[in-house]
Amino acid sequence: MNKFIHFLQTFSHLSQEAIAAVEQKLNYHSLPKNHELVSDTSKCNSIYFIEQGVARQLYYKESKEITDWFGFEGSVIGPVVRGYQPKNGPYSIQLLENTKLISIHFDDLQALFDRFHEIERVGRILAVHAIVVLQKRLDSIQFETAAERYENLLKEYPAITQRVPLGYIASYLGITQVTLSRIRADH
Amino acid sequence: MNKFIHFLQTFSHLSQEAIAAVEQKLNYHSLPKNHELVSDTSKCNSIYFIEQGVARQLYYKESKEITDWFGFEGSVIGPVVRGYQPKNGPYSIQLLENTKLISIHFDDLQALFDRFHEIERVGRILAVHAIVVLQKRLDSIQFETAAERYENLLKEYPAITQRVPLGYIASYLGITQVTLSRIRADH
DNA sequence: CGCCGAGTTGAACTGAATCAAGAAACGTGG
DNA sequence: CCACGTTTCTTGATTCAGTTCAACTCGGCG
Repeated sequence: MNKFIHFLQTFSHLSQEAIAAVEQKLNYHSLPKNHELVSDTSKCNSIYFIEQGVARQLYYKESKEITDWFGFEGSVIGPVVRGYQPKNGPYSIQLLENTKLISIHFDDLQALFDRFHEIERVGRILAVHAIVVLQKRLDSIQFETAAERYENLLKEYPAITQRVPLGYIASYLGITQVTLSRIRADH
Repeated sequence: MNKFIHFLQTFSHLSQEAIAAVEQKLNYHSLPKNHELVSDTSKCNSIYFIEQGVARQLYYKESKEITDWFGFEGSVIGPVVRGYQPKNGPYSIQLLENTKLISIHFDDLQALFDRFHEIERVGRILAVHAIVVLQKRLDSIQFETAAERYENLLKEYPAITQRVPLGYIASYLGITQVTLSRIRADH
């Protein structure tokens, strides 16, 4: 069974007809470590579901690299948010391991929203989930110390340190590499 | 013309039929300054559109009051986000002026989503807009100094200092009242 | 072998919090 | 309409988490 379809179904039930329509529009990719999935906002017009591997979304702020998001297996990555904010510089999505992805083009998604009320519903519920995730991240940046944020990240993704370089994790947590290194030293 | 319906239409077109169905479910309120609109998450099951006035959403974190959001005329306020996070303590919505509101109950909204694909669509687009707003706020907390955040808030709502006490603004910006006072002193 | 990126460690600095005490504004009752 | 108490705002001194700059270590790879 297609894992992406299964992922969508966890948000709201889909009919066989809707599932078949989605499946027709999916694209499958198997790409090597360090592949640059997207190199610029203007060119990115798909969302990606990660079947296997890790991807990292990043952008540049005053010529410094900011890691915005990690995508692990079973989650979605793509310019859902920053795509709407053109003032931000170009960003990209990099693969940190050999990765299997399933993508769907925005135009196809829009057409599916038009055709199927039930798919529009999944889209709405997904957006609300994203709101909750973002709100949690906002709270964590606003109220938790750097050490607490790191602890919580480890709770959620215990293997992250084996899969993602320290500097990327630090940037995701909104701190410098140096600070994260010190946090780890105080085991 | 109902301002709330007009607000919804800015996100996606609605048929006369859908508009009529929404209008049937709206409730109108005219409430005084300092009224406690909602006093606990568990009891709040509506979203509120502000026709006139200012409302403020807040919750308690370690017995300190956190101002989460301001609702000015033309915008929506309600437990859209924190309602999904029961671990947060009770929160409430207070009116900072005499305020005219239009509310709709979650159950009614859900029923409208079921009946009208086009309303579900407005719901999805609204959720995506909320994502963009939250992402901007996250960026501002993560990268801007307290002074920059205050500057930007003033740009967006020049009259806010006349309508909202300093302490609430500070809490919304994620800083203390003391710090905001100092920022203002350095004109 | 020597270089290079990733991570660690030290010293100095800074933005904002905290604690604490005043000053100004506000509202409620006499 | 004034007097008093309470809330709101300002200002000063101190502390702290995290940044910056810089030097150094370690492992891998051409």
